[in-house]
Amino acid sequence: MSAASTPSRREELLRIAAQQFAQKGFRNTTVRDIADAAGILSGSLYHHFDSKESMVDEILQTFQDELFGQYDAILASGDDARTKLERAVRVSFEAIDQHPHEVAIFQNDADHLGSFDRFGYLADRNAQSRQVWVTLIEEGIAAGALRPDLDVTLTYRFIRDTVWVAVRWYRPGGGLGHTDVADQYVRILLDGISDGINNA
Amino acid sequence: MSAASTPSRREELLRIAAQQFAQKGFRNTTVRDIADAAGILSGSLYHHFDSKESMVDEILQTFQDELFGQYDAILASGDDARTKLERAVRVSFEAIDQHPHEVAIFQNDADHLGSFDRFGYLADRNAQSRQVWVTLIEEGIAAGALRPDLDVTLTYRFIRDTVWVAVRWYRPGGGLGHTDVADQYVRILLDGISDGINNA
DNA sequence: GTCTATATAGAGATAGAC
DNA sequence: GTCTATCTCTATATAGAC
Repeated sequence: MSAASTPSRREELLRIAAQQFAQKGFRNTTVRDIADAAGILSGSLYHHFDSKESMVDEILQTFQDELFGQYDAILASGDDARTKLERAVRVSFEAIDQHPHEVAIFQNDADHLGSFDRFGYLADRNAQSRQVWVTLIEEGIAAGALRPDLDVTLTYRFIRDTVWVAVRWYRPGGGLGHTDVADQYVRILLDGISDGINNA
Repeated sequence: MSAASTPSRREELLRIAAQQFAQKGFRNTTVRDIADAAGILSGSLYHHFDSKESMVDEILQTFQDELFGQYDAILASGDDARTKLERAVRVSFEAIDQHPHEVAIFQNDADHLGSFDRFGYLADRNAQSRQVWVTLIEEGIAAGALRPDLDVTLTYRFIRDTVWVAVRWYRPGGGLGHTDVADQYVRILLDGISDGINNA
């Protein structure tokens, strides 16, 4: 949105497109689907955007700029290692809550879109995300907050996947808030589901 | 395969189709893609199958019959609750190792395919899967093996998602075997990544 | 079992009127 | 800013020859 004011027609159309892309996938969403949902005809969309690709491009870039700004702030903060990791998990669940369509598009279509030159930045963001999590995990181990025997790469994948895949079932405004889900996920991630002490 | 013997032409074509579907998604895979990969022309595929849908249908049903047979065997076993849960996780990683294409298709296309009458069994299998995991978790809590304060539904989603989403990065025959991945995932799932005792 | 040829439908995108 | 009309390409699927 243009700084929290009334959304422009362009922003409104992007919002509608994002919903369609998230629901049916990028390739599986037709320009006519988007136009129908917006109450106009398909040709009219081309007054606002060059192509279907331009729409998803703008959707993803806007979202990722915001998300990675938050990760950077966490990395740059003076919090202890465990707090940083928790904050990163919480920020991610908040993103799922506030931008579920964008997260879903990234989860479902990034691989496919990434094969085009225009979307080369998706691979960059992917590498950047890996760097963020790996840094947090390594800081955690160094600080004695995380188990020293952890396989860092595997743990990174575990965290990344468990967090983002929640977009498949989490529904904003449902019974469970994103902070509740984050609480429980952080607890399982850090302490496990086992009862008693099993950290041999 | 027809019992472990030489695969028939039909089975060979299904294998090729599964790979294409897994790589590009069902809708995004053309019958020409499949025919090209098989070294024949698109029209020739229709000698073996009615439609693209019939291909994915046969792929998914064959896979799920096998997988759920294994879950049923675990549920019916006399193992203790924790062992059953571990076995279910391990069987799932083994499925990712041995049938990565089938798992990927189910992960990526089940939602979309499930909206057609013909694929109504996908929703049934989904409900059955939920039943398997929820049963194992509840048995684990009742037996004192799992924390009594767990949110069963959330824990079910957590386990289901973390296990199956690994199909996105796990590569059979790579450096890490499926049993290694399962070992580490079971450890994180049960005991967490935190160092020391935090099970307050 | 595969190929040639083609019917039919749906997709993204464009030009110009309103 | 939207509509009318349409171009072009690509997709699934079919019929009949080899």
